This record gives sequence, structure tokens and C-alpha cells, in this order.
Amino acid sequence: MPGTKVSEPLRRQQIINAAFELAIDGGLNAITIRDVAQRAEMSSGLVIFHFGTKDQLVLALLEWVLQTTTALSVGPDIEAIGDPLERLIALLRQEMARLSREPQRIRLFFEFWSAGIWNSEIGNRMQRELDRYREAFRPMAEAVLLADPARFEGVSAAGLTAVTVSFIKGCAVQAMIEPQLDIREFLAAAEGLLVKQLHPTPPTGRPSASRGPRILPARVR
Amino acid sequence: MPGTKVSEPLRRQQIINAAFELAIDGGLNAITIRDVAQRAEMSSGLVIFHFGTKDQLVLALLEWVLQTTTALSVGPDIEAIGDPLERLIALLRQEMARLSREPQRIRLFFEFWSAGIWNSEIGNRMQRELDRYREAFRPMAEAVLLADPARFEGVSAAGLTAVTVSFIKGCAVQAMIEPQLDIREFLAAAEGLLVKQLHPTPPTGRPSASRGPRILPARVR
DNA sequence: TGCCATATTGAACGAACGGTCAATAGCGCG
DNA sequence: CGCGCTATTGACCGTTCGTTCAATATGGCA
Repeated sequence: MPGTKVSEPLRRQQIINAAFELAIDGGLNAITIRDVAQRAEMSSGLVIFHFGTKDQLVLALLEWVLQTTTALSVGPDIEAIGDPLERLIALLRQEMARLSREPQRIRLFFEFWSAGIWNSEIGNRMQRELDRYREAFRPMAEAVLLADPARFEGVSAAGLTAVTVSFIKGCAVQAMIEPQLDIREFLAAAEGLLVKQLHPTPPTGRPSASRGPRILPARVR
Repeated sequence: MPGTKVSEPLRRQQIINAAFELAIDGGLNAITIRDVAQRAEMSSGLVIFHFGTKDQLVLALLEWVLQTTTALSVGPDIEAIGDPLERLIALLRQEMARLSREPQRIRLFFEFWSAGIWNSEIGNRMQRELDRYREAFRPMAEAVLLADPARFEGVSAAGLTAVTVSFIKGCAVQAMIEPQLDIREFLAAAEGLLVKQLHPTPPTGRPSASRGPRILPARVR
């Protein structure tokens, strides 16, 4: 009755792909041994044969998802920005745009996160990934603090990093919930909150409505 | 065999309380008819008798959670703040502090959110709640835009509201994942990013940091 | 008191799930 | 060709779940 034999790594990948498709279509709860086997066109026993346990299959899927998700990368165009805060915000903008581009993957990400609360193995893996991601932001946050110590008095690099990453997470959640999100307007509003203060109008006592034609200073490059 | 009779509203509340406790302890997946019945000290049949279906019980639990969660409220102390942006940020701070104070409830919130992706009834209910919450922010966002049109050029009230609420969501996620979060430092850093520009240090002509020794942030991969 | 609507019970059912296992076919190798 | 290792199959098991239902006790009311 058995069919043709296939090399082990290929089989594992076929199974993970099937599990991934099921998770994208119906969430982590839609992953069952039987459905994975059917989608991968093999018997249910073979799935267990290669992964031993459903939990280990899910863990392998998580690993694969994390490794195939584009990692945070600071390109030369961002690195060229002189001002630290502007550089950080450019990175923040890049990340928000990237995450909002693949809402399905983010959705899966959050499902793993949620699952990690009750499953310690998943939780530990997610925690490691989160630490890694945050660590990538840290150098920039440190540069920002050094550039303007007065403004960020009493704020540590860890704190600023946490806030920055939280902002990104919020955007990711937003994109996950409402894929029709207009990311351009979203970014514009975020920029209004974050970046414009680098070129403040002289304090007139009441820094409210602008009087007269406001001269928009050229962006620092 | 049947035990003492109890009024219907009381029974429903007993059942919802039991379901809530189970969900807090072990997530939405930990809600089973049998366990709910056991925790509420009644038979499993009675749970079905009062709610008809497990799905309807979960929906009733969601409704109860939403209605017993403190709604967004703009207190007099916030309303007294003159500057619109400062007022918005004060509200933002209040919300971040509030949400980080009850991480368990937030966790449950997000689980419902996740479940709502695959269950349209839950999804619709969550969407309504989100709209309601966002609508409460909108007037403040409009005031901010009116106060400084130049700064938020091309940004609609909806966009600014979305960003603000996203920021809160990000903080909520943060608090959910790491309950040991130091909320005070988190708020300080957020304030540094958002509020300080209202009281800018006199422009020294060079808002850049490239004065002293330039710190090269480590390249991230 | 007797009666009836109904709140309550728990055994039972069918479906779905994760996992086991004896049987079997494919493949490399002597 | 024939042997042996192993990938592969699918029936099967035990468990858990949501739900059904006949039986029964309860409390209000005539």
C-alpha cells in the first residue's frame, strides 16, 4: 500500500508547508494531523513519523515562519541619515510599512504569541525572537538618547526601545485587524506626532495654532 | 436528582463567572461545557439549558467582559488641559496606564480578537467595540488638527485617531506579553517622543547630534 | 393538598482528535 | 536476484468534546 519514498528533508518541508497553509486559512486551531496529511497528500501516520508529535510540528512551523520572515535590516539609505532621532523614525516607518504589507503573516505571528502564553515552549521561542528584534533597535535608541539627553531625561535605552517597538506592534495589530488600512495616511499622522518637533516654531508662549504662512523647513537628510 | 432551583439571571451570571475564571486561567480554549459546569457547581446540561450552545456562552462572556471593562472616560483633570495636543497625550497616557494595570483582561481581549478573525460573530462584536473606542478619541484628534494644521498637513482626524489608538494597542500588547513592564519608564519614554516638543529647548541652530564623537550604531542583521 | 410547568441531572451518543501499530511496499546493496 | 532497512499506509484505540434526552425533583398556584 505505501507509496513512493521521498527524502526526509523534503517530506518535512512538505508537511510544514501544508501546516502553514492551513494556519493561514483557518488559524492555528485549524492544524490537525489529518488535515495536514491530506493537504500534503500523504497519510496521517507519516506526519507523526516525521515529527513525532503535533506539538513538535507546530514548533517546527513556528521556527520556519520566524526564519522566513524578513528580519529587521538597516539599509544604507537609513544609515545615511545624520540625525539619530530621524534615523530611528525612518527605521520605524520602514518597519511599520513592512509589517502592514503582510497582514496574514502578522496574524499568524500573533496567534503564536497568544498560544505562547499557555504553551511554555512556544512562549520561550517567541520571547527570544522578541528580544532579538528589540536588540536590533537598541543601538539607535542609545544614539537618540545621547543626542538629546535633556529631552529624554530619566529614560533608559531599554525604555525608549520598548516604546518604539510597542509603536510598531500597535501598527501591526492595526494592519492585522483592518487590512484595508491606508498605510500612507497612517505614516503621515505618525510622522506628525513624532518627527516635526525637530524643527520647532519659536516658543510663543502658546504653541498652538500657527499664524501666517508657515515655512516648512526642509527635511534633514 | 435535581438540586435546588435558582432564578435564571443568577444562574446565567454564575455560568459566565465560571467561564471567565477558566478563560483567565487557561485561555479561551480552556472553556469547555464540562469544566464550566464543574466550576459553577452544576451539571453540564444546565449550562446548555441556559445558553443553548457553547458559542452563545462564549459570546455572552465577551459581552460581559466588554461591559464590565472600564470605558474610556475623559475626566475633568484632562478636560482642563488647554493645549489640544497635550490633552490628547494626557488621555493617551491615562489609557496606557489603565490597560497595563489589568494585563489579564487585556490578554483575554486579544484572545477574543484573535478568535474574531475566524468567528464572524465575535469579529463583528469586536469591530463594533473598537469603533466605539476610536470614536471616543476622535473629537480630541480633531482639536489637535485644528490647533496646528501645518504640522499635520494632509492628515485627517481618522488617521490621527488610528495612530493614537494604535499606540495604545501597542502598549497593551507590551503589557500583555511582559507584565513586569516598568510602566513609569515606558510612559516617560513615550512622553519624550511625543510631548516634549511642545516646550522645545531653544534651537541651537543644529538640532543634530553630530557634535562630539559620533557613535556608530552597530550594524544589525 | 395535588398538579403542572420547568429547572436540573447525568448517562449516552456521535464526531473529531492525537497517537499507536502491524502490515506492506519501495529502495539501496551485496 | 534477494535481503534488510525504512518510509509509508490506514485501520484502530482511548480520550475529550458539544450536544441530546429521558427521568426527576422543585416550587408556585389553584
